[in-house]
Amino acid sequence: MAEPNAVGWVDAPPTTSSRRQRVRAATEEEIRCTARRLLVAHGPEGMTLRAIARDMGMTAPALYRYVDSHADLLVLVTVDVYDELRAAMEAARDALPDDDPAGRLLAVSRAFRGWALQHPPEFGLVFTQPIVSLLKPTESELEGAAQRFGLVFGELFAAVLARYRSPLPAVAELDPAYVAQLEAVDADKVAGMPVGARYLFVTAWVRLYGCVCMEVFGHLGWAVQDSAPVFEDALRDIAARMGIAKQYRPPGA
Amino acid sequence: MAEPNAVGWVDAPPTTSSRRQRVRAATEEEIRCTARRLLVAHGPEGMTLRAIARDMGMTAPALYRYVDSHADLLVLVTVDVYDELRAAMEAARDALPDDDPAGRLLAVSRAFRGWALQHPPEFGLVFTQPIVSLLKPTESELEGAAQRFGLVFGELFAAVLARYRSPLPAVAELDPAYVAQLEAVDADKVAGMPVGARYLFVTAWVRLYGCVCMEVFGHLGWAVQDSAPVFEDALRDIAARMGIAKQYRPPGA
DNA sequence: CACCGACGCGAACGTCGTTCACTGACGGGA
DNA sequence: TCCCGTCAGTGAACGACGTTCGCGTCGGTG
Repeated sequence: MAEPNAVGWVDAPPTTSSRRQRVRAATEEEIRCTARRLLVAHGPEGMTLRAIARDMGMTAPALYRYVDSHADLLVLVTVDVYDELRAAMEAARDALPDDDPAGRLLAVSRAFRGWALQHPPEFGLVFTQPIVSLLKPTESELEGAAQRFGLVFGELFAAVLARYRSPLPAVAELDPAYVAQLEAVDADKVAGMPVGARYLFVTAWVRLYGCVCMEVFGHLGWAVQDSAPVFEDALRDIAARMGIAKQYRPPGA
Repeated sequence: MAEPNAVGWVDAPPTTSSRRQRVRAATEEEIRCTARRLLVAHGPEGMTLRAIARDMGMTAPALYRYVDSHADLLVLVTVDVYDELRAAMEAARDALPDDDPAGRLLAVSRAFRGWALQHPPEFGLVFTQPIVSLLKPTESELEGAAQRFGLVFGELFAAVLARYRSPLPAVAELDPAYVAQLEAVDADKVAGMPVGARYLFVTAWVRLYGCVCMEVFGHLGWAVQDSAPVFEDALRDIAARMGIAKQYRPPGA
């Protein structure tokens, strides 16, 4: 996003990008933003190529200069949503001091839940893809976005375990087949955690995800009307498993 | 499903239903079955009114004699899927003796997971509805199906807790707001369990659901290729929380 | 200046959900 | 027996969708 300088011009970008490339990039972004806006306004089925084009003062076929197909556009938007969710979580994290990883982990978890509850359509789009095993080139971008998102949790998780010297579960207690797979995970995907920590991380993430998923999709309505206590209970239990039960604080700081 | 008898006739049904009503009911069921088949064959977007009608040798507008709208049809199919899933779980339950509720609970849980992994489109249809808060009359039927489904778990859960006199969490330890809501749940929705048991039930169900959801949607691929150990670990932990850690048995019986 | 490639448009195809007027058959009452 | 009302089913149509194609029309390049 080049900002106009004092004279009102826009600084010339590095010569690597011509003017053509710049306006093209701008249009690409406008497409993604418009799609994103339609998603939040009218749900996933409102995100049609024709509606996006209409909103931009264009016609639908023109969008095919920028997007391979409608499915392709969904991937683009999914990546954007991933990044926005991650930004919200990072903001919650950075609002707390660096030397309080436990508090930060709680804040990030609550930010994840809060964002999901405030953006059900986007959450559904990102976390409920049926079988999108498309070999498309954009898929790697999606995986990248998912990994960046997961790392916000992962790094904090690792920081907490290290800071409080949390007792890790004995590897011998776990299913060897499970351990073998956890050992095979790329270290950069899991912030260099030892196997016991990776196990704790997967367990915790599954719990958070399951909890938020049920809340967003209204599958807890039969039991509770306000599902916040269910989430907080899961959070406290995760803290206990990480050996930082004392560091748990209720949402009100 | 009336079966032809030895003479080849079909026994006359109770006179309460006229011939017209019978063929209508048959058509209704054919519609649901065809929709169901298209769902498993071509995914949710293959479940088109026109495709269903085509498959039945009819035209799409004719379906409107039986269904209010396409959304209505989705609800009908969802109810069917709920019932089929429940049947699979009940079959797994009844394969074990009545006096082994712990074994039955494990079997039912695994049946739930197995069915979900074998039927991803149906699972997605049932457990991932965005905001279907339609006040339609069919909604009550959906809630009924969901409740019948949940009761398979709930009754077994209650049976296990009673059988093994499981220690329930102290109500004083829980968030009062949480407890109050759990107390307000209809007793028939929760098999008459005390509040501590209801809490355990919600916790366990959220874990199972989260685990299966992530497996079905492929959100565990970054960590493990075979996610069975993740599920079994959750199962074992649930058993431990129920005070029946000793009753846990790995899948191979 | 002339060229060429990128961009956007309009028209079109086939699909979808949905509505409408119409037809035909079936069944109960005279 | 006939007869009429109810209801299943049809074909045409509307608007919207994703997608393809051919045509103009610019802007940057030689």
